[in-house]
Amino acid sequence: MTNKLRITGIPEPSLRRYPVYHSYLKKMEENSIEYVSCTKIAAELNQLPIQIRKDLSYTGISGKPKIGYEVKDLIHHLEDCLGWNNLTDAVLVGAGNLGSALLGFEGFQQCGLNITAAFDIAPDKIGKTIGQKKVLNVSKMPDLVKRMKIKIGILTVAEQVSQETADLMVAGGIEAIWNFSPSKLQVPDHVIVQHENLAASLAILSASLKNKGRQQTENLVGGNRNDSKKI
Amino acid sequence: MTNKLRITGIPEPSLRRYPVYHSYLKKMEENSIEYVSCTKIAAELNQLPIQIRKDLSYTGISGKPKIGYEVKDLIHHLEDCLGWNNLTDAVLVGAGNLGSALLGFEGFQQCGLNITAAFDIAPDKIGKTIGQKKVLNVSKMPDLVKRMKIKIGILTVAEQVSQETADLMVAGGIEAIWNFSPSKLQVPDHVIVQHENLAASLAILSASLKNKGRQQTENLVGGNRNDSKKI
DNA sequence: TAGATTGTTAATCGATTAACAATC
DNA sequence: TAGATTGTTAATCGATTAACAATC
Repeated sequence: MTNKLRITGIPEPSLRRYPVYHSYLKKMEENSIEYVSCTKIAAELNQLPIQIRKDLSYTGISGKPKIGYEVKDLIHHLEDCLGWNNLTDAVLVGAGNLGSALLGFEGFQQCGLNITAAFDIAPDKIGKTIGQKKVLNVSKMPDLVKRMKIKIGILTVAEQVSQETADLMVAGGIEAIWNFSPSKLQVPDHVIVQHENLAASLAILSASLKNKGRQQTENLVGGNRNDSKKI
Repeated sequence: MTNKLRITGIPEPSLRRYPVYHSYLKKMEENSIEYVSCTKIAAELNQLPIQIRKDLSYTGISGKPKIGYEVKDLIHHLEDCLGWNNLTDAVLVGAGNLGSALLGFEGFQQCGLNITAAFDIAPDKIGKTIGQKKVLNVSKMPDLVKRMKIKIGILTVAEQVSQETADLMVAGGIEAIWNFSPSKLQVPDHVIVQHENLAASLAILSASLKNKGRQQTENLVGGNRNDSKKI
């Protein structure tokens, strides 16, 4: 088994495709399918087999010529690379509409993410239960984070308070912030920020619409190289 | 003025960065700043000047050596490429938490997007007003879309009904669907689908956290080439 | 065995970055 | 004028795709 690439790191574009493979393989697993080939996956997801094979090779998996990969094994390898093999606890701050949507989204379980608690500052939200999670006063967040050694913070507060909320998260020892606010955050170097950027997505959509013609844009999967990315 | 690149198309990575430039320039405009150089923008956004210059060159803008670009002119050129210079009408289907969050988000105005109406199937939502938009019965959507020649549909329904909702949109003549549901949509070739993929984002976050070390991941801006993209 | 598929090395392609002349 | 900045062409880098030997 070659896992030299596990050491050097996996290209970001490949990593972004992993969840699609993962969800497809999970469905196969449910249907008790034991083996799958790159050819099969590629046909199903409208990709080139070689890209699937390359992507999967980064996980260090080894398959059987003529047969393919063991579905369970492949899932395990993908989850290993993604850090999805164990549930990681997270907190969410900002129980507004967006926060509530995320709290209610059950798909996160599949992605190894477990939102343990939600926080807000508004008295009318504190005490409520959203998506089976209690909403607590945000003032209790840093302490709880510290006590439970929670590493991931999901930021769904209003733009005006996003920086101070991030500061609170950092104070509690949060190591990675999933930022759904439109603002750029200032955080120490050791804190990872993943910025969810709707405007960038909309840019692609509206530019494509304006130059309507050729292809269907697709963030992730879908789109061979032939579907040019120039818009 | 060279606009050969306006014809051939703009690379997707550049387009994704345009909204960040746009919002920064809008702030400058508010502060009555007339000119700006790539050096200045780069310093502010933590990018390389050459990348800014390259990106901006695709818009066909022409600047003045030693002075830079006229802010208003640059905004106009960016908006032109993005199709943000006029408000484009859109409808939103699915007035749940996520839909409500989007209905309430005022930033879309800056991005040339005007959500004219929202739709849902739940009786308790129909008739409500969310973010100053009336929620109507989804059965009225195709007709309204057709009558108002609306091109953009925002899909925020539950996974189970995403395909049928997309079908309704297509039936009404929608040309581009911004898909916030987790499912891949089957649509005719002439319909653009922009799939918002949270799992892909989470993949980067969790993989980075797992291999914690070097860099701060950032979807868009932030991150010179030196901050390796391998995770 | 024949043939499909893996695994790996090489070729291609496009985005990023560098270099530098032109310009005000 | 001197120097900062644009505009453009070239170099680099990394992801995607192709080619092909190994294998079951």
